[in-house]
Amino acid sequence: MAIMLTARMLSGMGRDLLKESGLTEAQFNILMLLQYQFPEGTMQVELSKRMLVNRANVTGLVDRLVRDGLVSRTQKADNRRANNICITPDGSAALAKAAPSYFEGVNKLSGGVTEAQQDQLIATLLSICSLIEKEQDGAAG
Amino acid sequence: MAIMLTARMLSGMGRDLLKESGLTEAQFNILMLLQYQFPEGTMQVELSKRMLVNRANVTGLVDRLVRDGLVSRTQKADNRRANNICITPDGSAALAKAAPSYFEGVNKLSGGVTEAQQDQLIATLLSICSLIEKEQDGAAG
DNA sequence: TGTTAACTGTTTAGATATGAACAATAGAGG
DNA sequence: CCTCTATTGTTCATATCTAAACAGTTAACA
Repeated sequence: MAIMLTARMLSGMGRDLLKESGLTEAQFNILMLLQYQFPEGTMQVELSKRMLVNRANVTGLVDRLVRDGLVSRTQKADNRRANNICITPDGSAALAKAAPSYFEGVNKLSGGVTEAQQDQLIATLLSICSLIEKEQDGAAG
Repeated sequence: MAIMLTARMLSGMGRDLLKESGLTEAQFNILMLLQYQFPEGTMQVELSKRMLVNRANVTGLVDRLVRDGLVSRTQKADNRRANNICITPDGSAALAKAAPSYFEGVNKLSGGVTEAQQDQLIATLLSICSLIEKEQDGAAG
């Protein structure tokens, strides 16, 4: 499927664009989420839903980010099951350093595709996503 | 990026569709390549190029497929560096067993998107791929 | 209240993936 | 022939990812 191959190429490009910063794509995505969607922090399970990855995976991702000092992990007071994951100043700094070249690269792509094409692309992809969701619900029920 | 998320959803769907067969997506892709593109076998490096993955990764993928008896690995007579990877009868059988339900699921998606949308989607994705290639060449040169 | 179900995170085992370094082989040009 | 370079596959360390099983916590509800 062309979507998978394109995604793989985009992933390779993302890796290149982030190489200098020392961040991986997954780390960059988590930091972006924490910086702009959850400035007060959020649960790991929320990150896993946003990134469409397994809960177990987020444990390891956060482990490494905590090790590198880019996020903090604290137990939530109102729910002793849950952790609150919050970006640290070091994490914000790393993100600020990595983001410009990343988005510069992404914008080069946007410039090569017309607005109409982009809109059409996103619409088609969203409809594919909803079809997948329906199929999964059908298989579950 | 919507492309990445859609690819992740497609990947999850592919896993579900292949779950019963015991094959992973990467294994399925290799078997498809060997069955239909390289019935006489091919080098590992060729597989890595087709799948857009690292050479080192193919070593492990082929290791596991050989372990499971689905492909054979023999040294090529005309190039002692290279291996010839060939699908086995067991591999063909595993593929024949996995493919119908896989493509049935994929076709359900195709049915939900018009032909025109599909053509437009693929055209846009291909143009994005060529843009990525250009950017990589630019960075390299 | 007590039981059952759902939720949250972790652990384990294993597959997939990269990049760097390495050995062996092949090819090109002198 | 000899040297330099490119190719091919492997190994190592590490990151990402899943599925399954588990423990602890919370919520629902009879």
